[in-house]
Amino acid sequence: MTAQGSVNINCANCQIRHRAVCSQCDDAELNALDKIKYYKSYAAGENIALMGDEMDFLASVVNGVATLSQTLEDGRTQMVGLLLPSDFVGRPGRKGVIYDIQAKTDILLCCFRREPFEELMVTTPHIVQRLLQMTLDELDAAREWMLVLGRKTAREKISSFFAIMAQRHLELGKLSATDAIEFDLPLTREGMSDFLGLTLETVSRQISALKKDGVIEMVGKRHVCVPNLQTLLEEAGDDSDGGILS
Amino acid sequence: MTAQGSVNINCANCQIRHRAVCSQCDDAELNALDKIKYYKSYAAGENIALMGDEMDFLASVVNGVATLSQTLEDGRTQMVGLLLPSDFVGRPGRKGVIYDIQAKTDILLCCFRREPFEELMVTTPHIVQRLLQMTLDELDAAREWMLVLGRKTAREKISSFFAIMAQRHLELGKLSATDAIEFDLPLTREGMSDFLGLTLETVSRQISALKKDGVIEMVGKRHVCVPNLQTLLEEAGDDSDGGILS
DNA sequence: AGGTTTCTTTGACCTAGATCAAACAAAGTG
DNA sequence: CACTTTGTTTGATCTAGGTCAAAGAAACCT
Repeated sequence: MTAQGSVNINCANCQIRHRAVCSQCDDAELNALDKIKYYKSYAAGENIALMGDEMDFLASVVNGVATLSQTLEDGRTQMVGLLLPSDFVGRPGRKGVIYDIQAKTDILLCCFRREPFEELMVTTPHIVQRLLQMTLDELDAAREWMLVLGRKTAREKISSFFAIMAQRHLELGKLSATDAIEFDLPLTREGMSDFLGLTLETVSRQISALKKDGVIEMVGKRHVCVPNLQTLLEEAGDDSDGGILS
Repeated sequence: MTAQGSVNINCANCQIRHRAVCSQCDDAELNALDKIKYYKSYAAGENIALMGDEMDFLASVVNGVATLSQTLEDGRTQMVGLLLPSDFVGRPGRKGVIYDIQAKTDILLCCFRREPFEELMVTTPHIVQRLLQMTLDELDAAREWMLVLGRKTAREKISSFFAIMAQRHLELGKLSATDAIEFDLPLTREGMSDFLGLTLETVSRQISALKKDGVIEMVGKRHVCVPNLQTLLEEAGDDSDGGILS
């Protein structure tokens, strides 16, 4: 199941070099990281770790998508994190995993052995500083998400999710904010329902409704086209002329 | 309105000395912090900062309770942070405030002037390291909260909130996990509804129901007594014999 | 190509919690 | 002390989204 054996990437031309934990590191520091790193890949659907496991590495997502989720005894589950390229996996200072971590697409991780990484954190301020920034960003994202979960309607939730995806694509590249934006959904309907605190049926119905109203277009079940981001943002309730375009 | 003028507290006998940002600092570092700090207090109900403001200090909550919240154009609001003693206020590296920060009780902040504090962060690893730990803890708490918002029933939400309050009281002291636990609610019914993504009427009804079922007892409207924490945890759905007692 | 399995859509119905409304309780004010 | 103001409780009703059910539609076998 576990794909791949011997990947190796040179930090210099790594896609996430300038966004990941290592982004503030100089050559020497990068070298130190290089000594303790290895690559590991997982197939779509595979569990990277389950709640209660001990994880002996920390990692950066190089490419692909993974999720963090929590489950209640009776099976209700809530996704609490969406890990995209450059995001950090695992918590320094705590081996025990408290979420289920699952690959949603084939995914490649740049793993750091825990012990030496935690030692580097003490001696290399650039790493801790970057990690702090990233954690603060994640905290902001989690809080945005709390607003979605606690107060938005089903339609607004779906729109918010699409808006996040669309904006992530803007950041990573090319297009200007006025172009149509296209992307593939990294999650199934059920995955989106876990993300948004809905049922998969409601997700499906709301997508149909947004499609009917021309807010989005779908090519197949996974490919989304957003003809007008502003319209989508209004549907999401965020907007009030473009606050969170960062 | 703004209460208090000249508080001064010696770090040595500060109540939050061993939990706040400064908890890992040695005497010299504490001294450096002391030079850039001042105390500021706010009355219950007063806004510490509003979304869009610039905040020229960062702070620790010394005592009292404040909240972070977000509001949609049409007035729906969601609380996204509950700031209790020792919690950190403000984001290093970003002046602009993106939440409303409001004192819910009279509150005392130990404020650090932003510029010199951010300089200290570069030169004093103990501060960044502690801040990272605290931020990671907050992120975990936010994720726990996301599960509550996304997947729990009204009764479970209220129970979860009471459980958080009860456990916070256990940590801060005295009692063993088998004793009855008593505490005052720092929030009104409306505050709790903003916290939990409910209406205040539903909050009131569920509190009445938990009272009727003997899960909690109320003295007046604000004072809660939890005769059996285990029972409460079961109502909250968390439980599965005491996972999150940290 | 036929047969699974997995994902998605749509329909019919139901319920938890929202909304609307009114009465009550406590605290502060002049 | 009557009189606001602010918070709380409880009731009656409504509805967004959940639940249950069934039929498509892809992808994956062998």
